[in-house]
Formats: sequence, C-alpha cells, structure tokens
Amino acid sequence: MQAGRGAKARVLDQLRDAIIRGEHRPGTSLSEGALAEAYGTSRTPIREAIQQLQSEGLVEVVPRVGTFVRQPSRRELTELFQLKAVLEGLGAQLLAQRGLVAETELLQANLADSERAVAAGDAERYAQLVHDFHGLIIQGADNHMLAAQYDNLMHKLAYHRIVVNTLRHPGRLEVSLAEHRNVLDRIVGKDAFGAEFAMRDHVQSSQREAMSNRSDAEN
Amino acid sequence: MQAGRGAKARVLDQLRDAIIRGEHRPGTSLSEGALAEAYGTSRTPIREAIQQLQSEGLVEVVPRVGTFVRQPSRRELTELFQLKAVLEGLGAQLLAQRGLVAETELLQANLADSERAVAAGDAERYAQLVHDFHGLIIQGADNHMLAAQYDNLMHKLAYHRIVVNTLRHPGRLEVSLAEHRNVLDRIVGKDAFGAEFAMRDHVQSSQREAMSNRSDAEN
DNA sequence: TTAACGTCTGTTGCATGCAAGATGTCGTGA
DNA sequence: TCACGACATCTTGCATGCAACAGACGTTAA
Repeated sequence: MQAGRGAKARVLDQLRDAIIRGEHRPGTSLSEGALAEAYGTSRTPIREAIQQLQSEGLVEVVPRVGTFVRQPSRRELTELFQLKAVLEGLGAQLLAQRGLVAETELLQANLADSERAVAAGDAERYAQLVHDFHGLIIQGADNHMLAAQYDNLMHKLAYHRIVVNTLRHPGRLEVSLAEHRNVLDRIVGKDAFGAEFAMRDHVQSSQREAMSNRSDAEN
Repeated sequence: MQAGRGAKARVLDQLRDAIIRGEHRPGTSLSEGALAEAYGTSRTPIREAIQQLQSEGLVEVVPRVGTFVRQPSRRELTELFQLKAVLEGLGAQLLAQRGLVAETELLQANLADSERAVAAGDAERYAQLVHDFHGLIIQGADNHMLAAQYDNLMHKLAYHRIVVNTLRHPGRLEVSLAEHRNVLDRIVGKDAFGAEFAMRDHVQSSQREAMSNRSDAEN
C-alpha cells in the first residue's frame, strides 16, 4: 500500500525497531502471514526484511517451522562487548590521528551538556548523550567500513535499554562522564594509543556495569 | 531444481564464489532473470541471494536499473585492512589468554609446514597455509561474534588473490613466516598484549605489501 | 545536422498461488 | 490411563505473473 522508499525498507526499519524496543519479546514467533497483514503488504517484503534481520542476528528462521525473536545469551553479550571495545578503540585511535575536526568540536559540546545532565541527575538525558558520544567517535573516525560494522553490532543488542539500566547504578553517571572526559582529552591531545585504550577501558567498565544486573525485568 | 540445503543457500555460495574468483568482473551487470536461468531456479532465490550479497558489499542494486558487481576502492581496501588488524588482533589476544588449546597445536603444525613450503619456495602452498593460519587464530579465539564479523569482512575482498599476489614479492615469504612465528610465540607465551600487537603489525605489514602493487592485472 | 520526442525493451519491486514439511491435536486401541 | 497414529493446520520455500520505472534507440521535425 503506502510505500515511502520501498516496502521492504519500511518493514525492515519498523520491525527492527519493534524488536529492539521489546515490542516482540524474545522467543516470540513471527509469522510472515501475520506480519504481512499487520504491515499491509504481501509476504514478499516481509520475507526480505526478516532475512536481513536474521543476518543481523535479531531473529532466527527455522525452516518450515517459524521465525523467532532471538534472545542474546550472556556469552553472546560478552562477545559483543569485546568486539565493541576493539571497534570503538579503533574509532578513537583513528579520530585522534585525524586531529581537530568537526566531530571533536561536537564531542566537546557533548561533554559540556553531559556535565549539566549529570549535575542535574538527569539520567535519561545523559543516556542519550552517551549514545551520541559513542556515535560521534565512530563517525569522526571517518572509516565507512568501521561505521557499518559498528551499526551492525549495535543492532544486535537492545543497547540503549542496557545503557539506561546501567546508568541507574549509583555513582555510575559520574564515573562514565569522567571516562568520557579521559577519552576525549587523549583524542584532542593526538595520543592515538592512549585514546584507543582509554576507550577500551571505558567499554569494559560499562560492560561490567551492564552485566552485573542481568536479571532485569525483561530477562 | 536440485536443492541440496535450499536453493537460496546454494545460489548464494556459488554466486559469491564466482564474484570473488573474478568470474563476474566488477561493473558487470547481473540480471536476476539471466541468473535464474543459469542456476535453474526462479527469480526468488536469486533475489534473496543478491540481497545478501548486497549487505555484504559485493554487489550494488540500483532500483529498477540493475545490480552490478562492486569494485572495492583503494580507500575501502585501506579501511578493510584497518578493521582486519583490530579483529585479528583481538583474536590473537583472546587466544593467548586461553592458553594451550587444540588450535595452538594446529598453529605449531601450520608453522612447521610453512617452513617447509618457504624452503621449497612453494608460494601457492604457503598462501593456503597463510589462510589457514589466520583462520586458526580467529577460530581459536572462541568468539562466535568475532568469527562471524571476520568472515563477513573477508567476503568483501578477494583476499586470497591479494595474498597470492603479495607473496610474489621477493623476500615476502620469509618476512611473513617470521611474523607468523613471532605471533605464535607470544600466544604460547600467554603474552596477550604482545600477541595482539604482533598480529596487528603483521597485518599492517601485509597491507603495505598488498597495496604497493595495486595495478595488477584485474584492476 | 541536430535536438526533441515517443516507443520499446529490459530491469527490479511486489503480489499471489502452490508445494513440502513440521507440529499439535484428536481419536483409537490396548 | 497411556501410547500411538492419522489428520488438520500452520509454517516457510519457491515459482510465476503483473506493474512501475529507467534507459536506449529510432523517428520526426526544425
């Protein structure tokens, strides 16, 4: 019916978002026919979107049985954080090598905003700023392949939700902010090696926080 | 017609292989109809395989115009090697942390074979051993996500051809072998940090060699 | 000669129908 | 009560037909 920029792309975005937001709980069965009716298209664009989501690891298609929303195991979460650490570390390294560019300015502004959010205790606002901070690092690295792999990785876990939960821990906001400041200082100081490992340490720190309360509501 | 484990999977593997082997030259148009006839199926499995290849970056689909084999630019090649360095670095780091496992034994055997191949000047054989060496590092890291991302990365470039060409450079075999030896020594020495950076150095060294003669026959 | 226009072919995007297989259910027998 | 088997139903896999659009090519008019 309504297209936009192609039915497949529309279904893909909306369905992925619905899964990440927990609208389809892990283990839930996703029937192509039902989705086709829900999205007002035929099964064809649904199938194409589902296969993309399968390659992203969000759903699992069992031939002739059904497709199910996947729940990342604790082990997979560990693996994802290990990859996130080296990818974002590479981003920080490359950005430091580039010197002062537009993204470094934006990162400075991001940190200023973050300080205000932390001072006000606004965890929701800070979560968004954290998301932007990491995105700016990757974007500033100016490596399209890295950005693509990073996006693919971030799609795999409901990362925003994890961060929001993490930031509820007392004192986490302040520690996180200090780590961000440390990373950016080394980037503007053109200390590529230092920036990379500051970023890695930060990711590992965030991983410890995220995986300590893995018995959350939705799990 | 003949299925195997699904027409889509069969088409995907064969078509990807054909592209990587240069059977379809970059810029070539891939018509769904023609491929359907060639592979003896309908357009549906062809379309599914093509979309997968598009997400892997091997082809580009222009809506209502055609799908074309993509040619990685020099910049993309640089980006790919940067990613390869950190991913394989992570693999070496994780393998070093694991201590002695089956893969370390296989790597030792691989190096012994490599020494014989280098002594005999058998570049073709050594190229295969190089491929196995890097694969064993990733496999031994015991991180499924890393392995998946790595495979995805390696699909994007005709990596084996590049290595074969690289190994034609005089003295390259010996240098490469010494670097492999260095990496494995640090892995068995449980020097995770050293292993990671030895691996990175090796990849960068290989990148320099690969990108110095980029005016090869097929480009 | 050249530029503009209409047509015609080739391409992908999507809808739909049919086939193959897996799973749950209900009935039947012991 | 329990085990087992046939069947009904639901699922995805694939084939096919039609529509929309881009681009090439020939035609025509200036």
